Amino acid sequence: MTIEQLRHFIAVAEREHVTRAAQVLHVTQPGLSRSIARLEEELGTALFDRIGRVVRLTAQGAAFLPHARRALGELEAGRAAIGEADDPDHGEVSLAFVHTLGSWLAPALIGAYRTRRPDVRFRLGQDSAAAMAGALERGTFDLILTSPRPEAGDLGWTPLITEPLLLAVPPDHRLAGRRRVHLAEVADEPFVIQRHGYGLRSITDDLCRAAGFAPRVAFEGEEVATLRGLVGAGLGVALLPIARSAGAAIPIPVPQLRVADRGCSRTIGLAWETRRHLPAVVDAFRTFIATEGPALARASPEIPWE
Amino acid sequence: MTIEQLRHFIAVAEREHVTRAAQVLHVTQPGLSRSIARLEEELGTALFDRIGRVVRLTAQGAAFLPHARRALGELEAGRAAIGEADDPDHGEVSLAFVHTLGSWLAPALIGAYRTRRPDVRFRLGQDSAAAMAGALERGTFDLILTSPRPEAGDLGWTPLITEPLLLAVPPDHRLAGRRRVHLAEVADEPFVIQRHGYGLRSITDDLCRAAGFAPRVAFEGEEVATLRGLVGAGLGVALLPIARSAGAAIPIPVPQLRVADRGCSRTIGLAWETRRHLPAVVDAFRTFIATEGPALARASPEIPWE
DNA sequence: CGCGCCTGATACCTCCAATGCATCTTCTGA
DNA sequence: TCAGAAGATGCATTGGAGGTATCAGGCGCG
Repeated sequence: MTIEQLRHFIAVAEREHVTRAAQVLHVTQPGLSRSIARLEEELGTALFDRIGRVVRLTAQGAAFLPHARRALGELEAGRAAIGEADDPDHGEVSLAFVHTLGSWLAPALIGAYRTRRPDVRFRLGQDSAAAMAGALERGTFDLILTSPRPEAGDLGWTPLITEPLLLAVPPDHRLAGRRRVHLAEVADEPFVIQRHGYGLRSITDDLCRAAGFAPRVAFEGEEVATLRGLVGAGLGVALLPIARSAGAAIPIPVPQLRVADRGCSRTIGLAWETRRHLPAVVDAFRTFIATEGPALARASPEIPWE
Repeated sequence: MTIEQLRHFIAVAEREHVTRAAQVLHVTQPGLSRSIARLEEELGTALFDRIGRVVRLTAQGAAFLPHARRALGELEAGRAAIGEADDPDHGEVSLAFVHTLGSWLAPALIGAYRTRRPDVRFRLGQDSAAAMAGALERGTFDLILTSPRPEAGDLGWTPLITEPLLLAVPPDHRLAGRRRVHLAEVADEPFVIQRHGYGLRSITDDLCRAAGFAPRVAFEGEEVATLRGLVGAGLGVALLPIARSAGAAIPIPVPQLRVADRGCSRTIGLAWETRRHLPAVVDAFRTFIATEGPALARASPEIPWE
């Protein structure tokens, strides 16, 4: 497969016409026909249906087209990135974060940074904590916001904020009026919990083990807002961070109690691959987060529930 | 530039060693050296620093590397997509939606679909309504959830739900107790509103014009939750959809009043590019949304405010 | 109904550029 | 200071991409 072949394929697909595409590409029609034929042979499938004199994408061709476009787009973006490699004011920062941080921390950090360097673009991604480290390793993302600190090797780490995990209980729960609880007091209760691979899951498992029990799982979910809603609906209890929102304070009807057990908190931080050279844009953002991040994180609004 | 060159570049960058990379690639060391040199010449920059006998990425090389990886990744994904082109149970659906739908509609639709076809992957994107049509045209996304219906040509459209737009007012506002209001009653009030290019912005502008005034803008934002928070903080009034959440009902303290004016609503729908062949995965999802979507959208929980 | 044109495919040929082999140069460590 | 390791360079070879000429098939028009 050649990059030229990809260009050829895209041009023909866009026009559904070999001769006209050949004119635009400044190649001859037979050459273009051959080029397409070679690509089809390599991919092992017809990319175009030749029905009479019309040329139309097959299902396979249609499936391949967007990927071909994106591949060329990446190369174009790569060229652009080279030009901006040592300019901290332009270019793209790719930042991934765990789902729980999407609504408050990431917007707060990015928003604050944009006032300084408004031309920096961001490519964002969201996934589970387990997926984060892999994303760094594969080079899909430059930086990740995650919790707890990944154990994979050669990762740099800047802690941003340590926030308590509170025990969310249904409003009519026997403990709902309490100020502080011990985890052992809910050892027999059903838990609403994140799936394996998510940060809060491993933390919850560890804390419960330290308290002398394994949590009985009533429901496994992904989003914290969902889990909190399920607790509110009476399905069980959960260890969840304080409710926050990028916008404004919104009271929620799910009581969240302080937990007396030691270490009932999570530390959120920024991680990056130390073996990699970070482009100037990324490094400038990383430095900003390391210095200003903790203050910004603390300033993010918490949602009271009473 | 050749795809082989990209592979060569990545292999050398990963190992910081030409000879070992050459062994892995099954080419000779001189050939690989030349290949890298050609790539550097084409890109007009050194990708590696040759300090003594060690080979290390330059800032430019480091900036180019992730793009090269992603380009190859796209080609790999393209090959996979061809294999899955007529299998509705595997492959990837790329779906973008306007910010206002990220928290409830998109998760509801995807969640419902996953119970049917659990192996279908989703690539998601969020942006403004104005950016949506462009994303379809450029082929970046297969499907978009947006409102109002885009005017760009050759788009297919399935309306999913028409929801009223309510007038959000601060809790201590003179109209806060009212059941119904006319827009003209707030003609002189400051508005909190989305930026230009967002769906609610154009709808609000149009409705106010129909009511005989142009809204005085106190604040321009993006996220509806933010706007609602600002209204709650007393900065102005806003035309906003009913508060919803994927999780559970959370009462909010911002009164939202029914508006008597005709057409004070927005229709959310699914759009796609009709000129494109949609792969079987995408088409199956589209069909599902067209048939089941309206019911799922109506079932999405609304958040009461009182 | 058949002729001619439009469009894409095929045959053949040429030429360039990518790769391999042999060799040179340079840096490092003993 | 010398030997070995590692990357660069010169030269020859070859494979494949693309050009020219031509063929084949479908559709419109007389």
